[in-house]
Amino acid sequence: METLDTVPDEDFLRLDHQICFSLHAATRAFNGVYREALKELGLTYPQYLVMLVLWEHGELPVKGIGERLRLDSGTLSPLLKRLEAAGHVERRRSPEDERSVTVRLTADGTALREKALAVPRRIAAATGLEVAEIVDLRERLDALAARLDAVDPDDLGSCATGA
Amino acid sequence: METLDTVPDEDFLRLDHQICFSLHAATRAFNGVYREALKELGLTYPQYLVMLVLWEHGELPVKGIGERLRLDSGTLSPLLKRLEAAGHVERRRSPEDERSVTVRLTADGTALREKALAVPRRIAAATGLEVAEIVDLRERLDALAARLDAVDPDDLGSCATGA
DNA sequence: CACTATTAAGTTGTGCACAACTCAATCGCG
DNA sequence: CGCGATTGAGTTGTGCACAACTTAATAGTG
Repeated sequence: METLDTVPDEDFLRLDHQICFSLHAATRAFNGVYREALKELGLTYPQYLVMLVLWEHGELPVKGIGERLRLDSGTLSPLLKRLEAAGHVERRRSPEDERSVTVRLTADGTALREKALAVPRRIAAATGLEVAEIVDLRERLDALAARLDAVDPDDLGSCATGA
Repeated sequence: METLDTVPDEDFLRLDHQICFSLHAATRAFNGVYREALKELGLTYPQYLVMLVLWEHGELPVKGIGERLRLDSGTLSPLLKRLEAAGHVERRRSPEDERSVTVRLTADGTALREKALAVPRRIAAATGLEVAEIVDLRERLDALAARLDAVDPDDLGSCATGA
């Protein structure tokens, strides 16, 4: 089997070009298709991800949403404000812990779920993949992300110097 | 085999949640690792992608870069200005066609390639994947992106209404 | 109890993605 | 040739991602 060590630096840079680009392109292609499909719902793709989490849990603190989507408050705060302005969610300080803000679906936000049900099936159909393939791809991506998340930053700092 | 039609809407929304999130998370995990590795080069991940293209072609019009990375001038113009300010590239109007701007590597930008050679190998090692797996994943992502890019927007517009 | 450390959310600043637009250069057709 | 259509860059505005920071509330320790 061809291992990493047998590939020269030059080819590696080309390979890197390709995998970087592929992941980047696939994400943006997904984004583009979702953008179109979600237009009628008045949601962006990240807003849709937040709504998916809320449809599953009904009510969550900002922190809980952030943990599930790996987004920090710097991203979520303005996004949630926009969802609130659109009437999809309510935000209120938790009585038990005044630091925490609970995000809850409004009737409007709950109703939006019905409209959203048709979206993923169309998208999946557009990919031309079977359920098993989708699940497989998902598992590979999750494994990849887990590996990358576990990387010690100190192991990469010296990349640039080739040390 | 389980086909798309046998999965109820409810499960589909959950499945969607997962594949959306997985792709999103994998991209951001990749971004995070690259951000760290590229810090010493003074490049962001998208800037690195542009440099990869330039290292391969030496000199390209803005349009050529955009075609290869599927980015428009709205994204590239400011990004290229920053690369120019950093001294990595030069931009000049093409003499043959005054509309076109040619982007060319400076000596500094060319030299940066040597430093960059070590980066992808480290990243690949961090993923824990063999070359064959990387290539396979890349092919799947490319196929997925191609499928999604080919989707007719009109086929998605009616998603929301379930028509 | 007082005081420090930690935690949750929000703010600010930078950079990317993309839609919609402007402007100038070029093309192409009558 | 003249003139409308197209093309290539660039600008503007919105939204997301993330680092660094602020603020207020809570937890933990002596």
